[in-house]
Amino acid sequence: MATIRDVASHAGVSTATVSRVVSGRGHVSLEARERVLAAVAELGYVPNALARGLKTRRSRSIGLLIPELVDPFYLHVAQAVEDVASAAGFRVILGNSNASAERERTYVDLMLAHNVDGVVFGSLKPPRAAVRILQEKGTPTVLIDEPPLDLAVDSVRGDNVGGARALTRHLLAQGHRRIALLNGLDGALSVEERERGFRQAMAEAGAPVDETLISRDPWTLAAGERRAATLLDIRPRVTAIFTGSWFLGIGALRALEGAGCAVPDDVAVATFDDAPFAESRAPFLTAAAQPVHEIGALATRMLLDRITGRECGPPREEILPTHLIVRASSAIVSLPASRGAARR
Amino acid sequence: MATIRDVASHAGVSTATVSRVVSGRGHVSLEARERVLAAVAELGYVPNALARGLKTRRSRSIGLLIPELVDPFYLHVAQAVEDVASAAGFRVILGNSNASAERERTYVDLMLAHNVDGVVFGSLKPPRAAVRILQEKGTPTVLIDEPPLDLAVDSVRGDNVGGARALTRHLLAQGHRRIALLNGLDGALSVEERERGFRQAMAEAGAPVDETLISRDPWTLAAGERRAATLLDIRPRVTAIFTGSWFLGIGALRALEGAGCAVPDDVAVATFDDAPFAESRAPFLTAAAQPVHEIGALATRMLLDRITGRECGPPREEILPTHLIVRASSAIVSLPASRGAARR
DNA sequence: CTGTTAGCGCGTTCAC
DNA sequence: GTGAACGCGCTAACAG
Repeated sequence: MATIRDVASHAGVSTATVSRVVSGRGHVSLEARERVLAAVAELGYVPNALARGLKTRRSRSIGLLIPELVDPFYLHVAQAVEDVASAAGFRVILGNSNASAERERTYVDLMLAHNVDGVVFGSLKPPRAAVRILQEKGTPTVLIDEPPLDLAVDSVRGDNVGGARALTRHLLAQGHRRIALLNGLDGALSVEERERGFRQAMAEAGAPVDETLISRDPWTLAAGERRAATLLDIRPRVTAIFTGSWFLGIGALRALEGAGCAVPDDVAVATFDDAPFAESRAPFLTAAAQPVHEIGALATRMLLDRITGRECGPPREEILPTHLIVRASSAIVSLPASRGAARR
Repeated sequence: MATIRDVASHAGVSTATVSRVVSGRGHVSLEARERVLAAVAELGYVPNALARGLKTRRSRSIGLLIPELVDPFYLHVAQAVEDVASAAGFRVILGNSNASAERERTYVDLMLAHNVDGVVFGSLKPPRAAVRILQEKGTPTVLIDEPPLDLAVDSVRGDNVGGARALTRHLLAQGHRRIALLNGLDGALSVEERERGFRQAMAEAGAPVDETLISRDPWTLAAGERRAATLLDIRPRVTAIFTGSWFLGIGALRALEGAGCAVPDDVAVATFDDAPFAESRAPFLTAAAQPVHEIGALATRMLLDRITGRECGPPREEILPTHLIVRASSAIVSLPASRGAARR
């Protein structure tokens, strides 16, 4: 690993000159610059960002902290953050908090330890403690999907009230009056705001809100499925379900399918959030599913084993089995069979 | 930002003792340890990972370089990498290469600059140049979805040949003989292997392979849609399409829908790779779509403006409009008859 | 325009 | 068991 000193001696100049050439600050004679650049190329010199960060107290990296990467909402947020940050020459350190306040705290410490210049912070609960720490250290922070709290901090979110109202109005326009709201857990602003939008639209239409049809569950597919299943036992039965997140919506669809309810003929469904491939109305795809999680996990374990020296044999080439899942896109017959192939 | 010296003077010991306590190496008297820990807690001391990395030459962070985060395959790989790495106390630096070899190179340099201890490297083309650099620097690397190349390096991938064969056999078992293969671009091992599996299964069944039905396109939804649309003009028409990736599969479904083809009655579809919400057979979800990309991009821009000092006014609270998308889950009108019948 | 020097915050000898 | 001193690789301040 060539250092700035190697380059300097190679080019017959001082380290300061190399630094000036590499960082583009300060004036250097054309000739010296040439020699430095040649030495850089020859030695494959890459400036050590750690040392640079230690000196400049800026790391040109930002932290991205989100509750759940596979949630389509956060996935696309993450993609965009990475795009914009890398275009601006910033690295992104990824943190998946699993919606745990404790992990949020841990990650904030880790990111501070790495001297991140700022943090994009997505959370399902107002992350007061974590944000306060960031503030104390003077690290700029932008909150996603949460209000600025009592602390002064930037925030960005979608129009929850308006979106929920539009969705509810749409359902009302379809003639529905008995509408259930499957929402996320208490404490999240988005949850409150979506409920508010729902109630506003219902009130405007003079439709009664049956409080027993409003529920709060984690933003997960399983929770949506469970809740929707119990919901269907309530009489008179709902004619429409409004779900507060994409996973809840998919879960509800699954429950309806399990209960033999036609959608939208028996029960209509509408959800907050969209996913990139939600558009097709086609029956679902037969697939050869790769063990995606295992692939990532194994790769990382292998890497860590190399890093720690636990593994030092010849290179390994691991090939993991693929799993065939037959669905309606290719099999006219086997409707129930495909359900067995539940994913992890 | 408290440093090790602050803690040391606060606890009345030397920095070396603090270091020993914090890193857990070396023996320290119980009393000194207590005092140090108290000082750490009081000052909110977080060891500076940069300085530590500079000294130890290890950063406890790994790079994750993938072509496309929103691809369900890489998404789940990324999730798993983050899980495993963070459980082992390693940070993950995310890089989205957009399948560009140039960006891969850039990212490798960035990761080297950050002294990553290793790299999990997913690529759509053998990333020879980039891997060679990593090897030269002695940075452990694990390749995802590519073979070890001529360089000695670990690799992990799914069983492409076996999966493709199973998928093709399934289609053959459904009575299909005239099967198209919509595959990815040349040069990727996964593409070659999937084609090989396809050909093997066809040969075993004595089914002829029509070379005009085999195509190579980027792994994108748009490419899949375009290619499937032109494919449908070929006579005799195919009765089944095997797509090499999830996005190609969804694109094909969309083209079939556009052409008024019933799936699977007119044309069956089966794809490599699965996505987490592919399971439902229900009609698709009406949604209030948030501007996910804009949210992430705006948040990052706001953050960078704070970091660079371009913005120093009071906190901003941005709320972006939501977009209602009406689909079949709530609108009885727009269901093509052919489709509704396919469902029970 | 360029070189010398002094730390950034930490881990690590090597004395005590 | 503990502290003083050095250096990781780099940039910034100051000379020259």
